[in-house]
Parts: sequence; structure tokens; C-alpha cells
Amino acid sequence: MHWADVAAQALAHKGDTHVVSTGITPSGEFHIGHLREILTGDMIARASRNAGLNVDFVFIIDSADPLRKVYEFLGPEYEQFVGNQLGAIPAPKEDGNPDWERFNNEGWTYANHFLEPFLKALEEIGVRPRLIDNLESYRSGRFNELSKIACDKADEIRETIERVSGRELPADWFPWSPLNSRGGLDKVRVTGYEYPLVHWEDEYGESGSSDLTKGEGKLPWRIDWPAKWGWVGVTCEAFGKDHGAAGGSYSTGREIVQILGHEPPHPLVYEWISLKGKGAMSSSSGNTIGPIEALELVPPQILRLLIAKSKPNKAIDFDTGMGLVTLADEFERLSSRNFEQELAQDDLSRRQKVQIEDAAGAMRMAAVVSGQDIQATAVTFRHLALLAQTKKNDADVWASLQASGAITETTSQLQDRLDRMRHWIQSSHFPEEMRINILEQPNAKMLNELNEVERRILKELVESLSACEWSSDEIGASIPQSAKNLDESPRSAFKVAYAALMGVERGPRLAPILAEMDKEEILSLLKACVQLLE
RNA sequence: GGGCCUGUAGCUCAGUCAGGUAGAGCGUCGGACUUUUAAUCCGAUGGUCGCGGGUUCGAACCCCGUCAGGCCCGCCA
Repeated sequence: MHWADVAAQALAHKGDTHVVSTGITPSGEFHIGHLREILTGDMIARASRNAGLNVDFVFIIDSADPLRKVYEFLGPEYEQFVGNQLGAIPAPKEDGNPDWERFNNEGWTYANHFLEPFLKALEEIGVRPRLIDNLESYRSGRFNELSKIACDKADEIRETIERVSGRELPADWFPWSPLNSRGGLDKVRVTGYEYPLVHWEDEYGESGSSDLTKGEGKLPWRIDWPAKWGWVGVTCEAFGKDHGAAGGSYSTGREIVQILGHEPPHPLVYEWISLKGKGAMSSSSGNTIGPIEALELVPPQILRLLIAKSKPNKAIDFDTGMGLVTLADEFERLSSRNFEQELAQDDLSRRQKVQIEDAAGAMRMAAVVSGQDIQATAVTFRHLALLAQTKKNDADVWASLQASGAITETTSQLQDRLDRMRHWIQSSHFPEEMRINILEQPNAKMLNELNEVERRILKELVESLSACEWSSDEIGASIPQSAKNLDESPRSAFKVAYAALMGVERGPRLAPILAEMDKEEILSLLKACVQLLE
């Protein structure tokens, strides 16, 4: 059974109506690590609906969280906002400094700025959660009731956090962080509590009272989270392994939520996604791939497959080079399989059966529209990469595919894929080994390995290519002909051609590539090869 | 120091919950295709299941220990 179906089954045991929740702090650019958070939730929700459950899938935007520091991508003017809530401060402009104009005129905030492109990507990926703005929820009083309980039972909550996390809280700790005189959540101390007011004193010498029914502050994270579970009615949440450790925020949260009078949600811990060879994803170090950027390279189904095929507790090493080719080709293979037919065989071992079911489940989760079958395109990424590099315009790509019988007509799906492929080829992520490289200078090492017969074929090749008309068909006929002229296998002519032109043993179909190149350049390269051997 | 997760074929992983002859894909190698889609098809290759104990008729799986990597236990997702 696919992991999402396993989670759905666990939920089904508890009831038939569920709220699956996800949450992210919009503190900077979103990356595909964040995608795992939201896709894990999406897949659980989808699997649960497939299992006949009634599911509300929500994405809580943690806009009430404070700006922690002036990140590298921010200008120095942000110093004044450190500690202030992300949904209450201006977005950065191009130069990194605050865009006061949009903030004042449209209320365009820091949180909006980073959230918007992510939401766009989500739409393309087929994720449509109900959005909940956390700051707005505080301001509109959604947290009232639970904030009151938290403050009333401050001692009990303190005891829980200290016992479960094993750390000691400061003497003036209080389960409500009031906003200070400058709108920040730090540099402030709670001095008293009389519902609904929390009295405070800040390091700027000011003091005041925070009305917890009006969102003049927020619950600290370890209480904020369970309080959300409470008022939203969350029954299932997937979260990163940082929260999942013993003593982490889930283990305190599951107790605190009960103090608040609710039940903890079914947890699912997921691992991080790192970038191949570059370590963990991190927005601040620039070591990041955004969902938007990833979508420029591969279609959304493949991005979904990346998450779907790995169990949540497995770390994913995202590779935008050859790994992406392998992933994409795997996607093609999977989409052309008929899982029902495979499962109908009766001599399957338990192991084989599990494997087929998991593959089928992963593909169900990879579909952008739930329930929609994924059509095989019959064109592998490798092949398309080849065509995209050798054919300048799209029409020629389609003509080639039709000629080879791979496709009968061009679909929007294929066009879409070709567009992304061209993007990928132009990007720095495209792997060198996939790039078609015609040599500029002869590769002596490869040439020296040619035997006598092959060297004669090389000369013959120069002759026949000089004589031929410079078209794909003619070149395609001339290469094997040069070997046939010497009563040798056509295969050996290709070996010679690859060695001379690309310095490799095997390669992509040569004729269309050569046809796109200058005849004289190719001939002079071949002649140089002949010379080198003499 | 305490805890959680991970460790299985060259690579990515499944299989661990319900113990029953070590699996898949990729890669590699070989063959086929008398003009090659780095294609396709066929075949082969490949593992002291991190290590050491224990329980059991039987352990990758359960128990104890141990090593390695990651993470958490700092009002930070």
C-alpha cells in the first residue's frame, strides 16, 4: 500500500471527517523543501478522499511569526522590523529595502510577497488548499478562546513544556507574546495578566497592555501550533523531522492541545530535501531551488512523483542534472504500465505485489488532477533532450517523432514538455553528459584506438560525406555506406564517426545533428582526424 | 547527556508494523536489430541486509548492545 493510503487508513479508523493541515512561515523564498510539506499533506488528503473520507485540506500561512533577522536578501532598512510579524511589515523591493508604497496603498506585506509565487506554483501542481492566514486569524479573534485557556493555565503549560522538552523556562515566561511599543514580539516582558489583557514592559522603556482577543500579540510557537489544531479542528498533520523529535514541538503540542480541550492530530514526520552535492536546502545561503524554477524544468507530475515515490521518512537528494533525467524516464516507464493487469497475475509473490501497488499508488498521487489517468507520451526525456538540441524549431521535432512512429499527433502535453525541455537545456542544471558536443579538435586518444579497418573506414567516410548532399537523410545513408563500401558492418562506421566527431564510443543519432551543422566544418574535422593518424 | 530517524546489489530504494528460500528499477556486461531514438528487445551479472550478541525450528524483520550519518531537546518552520 502506498504511504498516503496507509495514512488514510489510519484516519479512517478514527472517523470519516477530517482536516488535514499544513503550515509554512513565509520568511523568505519558498523552495522545494516546502513543497514536500504541502504535497505530503495534499497526498494524504487525496488518499483519504479516495478512501471515501470527507476531508478539508488547509494550508496555514504563518504570517504572525516574526522576522528573525535581516536576511542576506534584505536591505539594511529591515533592521527596524526584526521581531515584527511577517504579515504586518512591508515587502522588499528589488533593492531589498521595504516597499512602503505598496504596503500603504494595497496592504502588500512581506508575507504576501513570498507567498504569491508559491501559490501560483501550487496551482500548477494541482494543490488547492483552503488558505488560512494566521495573523488574520489572531486579529479576527479565532484564537480568543484557546488563548484564554492557555493564559489561565499558564502553570500547567509551563510544566508540560519543561517536563517534555527537558528545558527550563525563564521565570517571567508567559504563554502569550505581546507586541511591544514598536510592534515587535521580542525585547518585551510580561508583567501581569487580567483577561483579556496581558500587561507588558519593553526594553524601550515603554509599557502597555495587549488584548489577546484582538491579536495584539500571539501565542509562542509551542502553544500556537496546538491552538491552531484546536480551533481549526486539525485531525492530521505532516511536519518536518525537526518538529518530530522527542521533546520537540509535536511532543509538547500533543499534550498542550489536550490542556486546551482538544485531541492531537495524527502525525506524520517527513525528512528534508537536499540538493544533490550541495547539502540541505537553505534560502539564506542561496542553496535553493524554488518550485517555480523546478517547474520550468519538469512538468508538475514529475515533481509530484518525486515526493510521492519516496516514503516521507526518507531523505530526498534532489538532483537537477542526471537525476532528473532518470526521474523523468522513470515517470515515462511508470505511466506506460498497466498496473491492474499486472496485479491480476496470480503467481505474484507478496513482495512483487507490494511493489506494483506502491508504484500504482505513486502514480495516482503524481497526477495533477486527482483521479485523472496519466497518459504515457511514448517520448523519453532523453530522446526529447536530443531532439530539442538538434532541431531548432518545434515543428521539426514533431516531424521527427511522427516519422519514427513514436507519436501520431502533437498534444499540448508534448508541447508543454518540449517548452520545459528547452528551458532546461539553456539552464545551468542541464547535465553536461546530455549535451551534444561536436569536437573542435580531433581526439587523439580515441582515434589511436581505431584498428586498421576502422582507419580505412574513416577515409572512406570523408569521401562519402564530401560527396553527399547535406541533408539528414543523405548523411544518414552515407555513414553506413562508407563501411559497406569496404564490406564492413555498418555498425563500425558509426563507431568511427563517433570517435572522430565526438570522441566517444556511442552517441545519439548522428545524421540530424550533422545536418544542423556546417558541412565544411565537419569535413575539416574529419580530415584533421585522418591526418592525425598518418 | 537524553531522544527520534536512517543504514539492504555499483546507485536509488522496496521488503521490517503481522518472522517463513534476499527483491525492483537504474547501472554494468553480453546478444539481437544487415542506416543508431545514448532507442528498443532478450539474456546475464550483482548483497557478510552497518557490526556483535540473544530469542526462535526459522531473523533483514523481534530483543539487547554497538558503530556511522542526520535531526531535535536554544521563546525558530
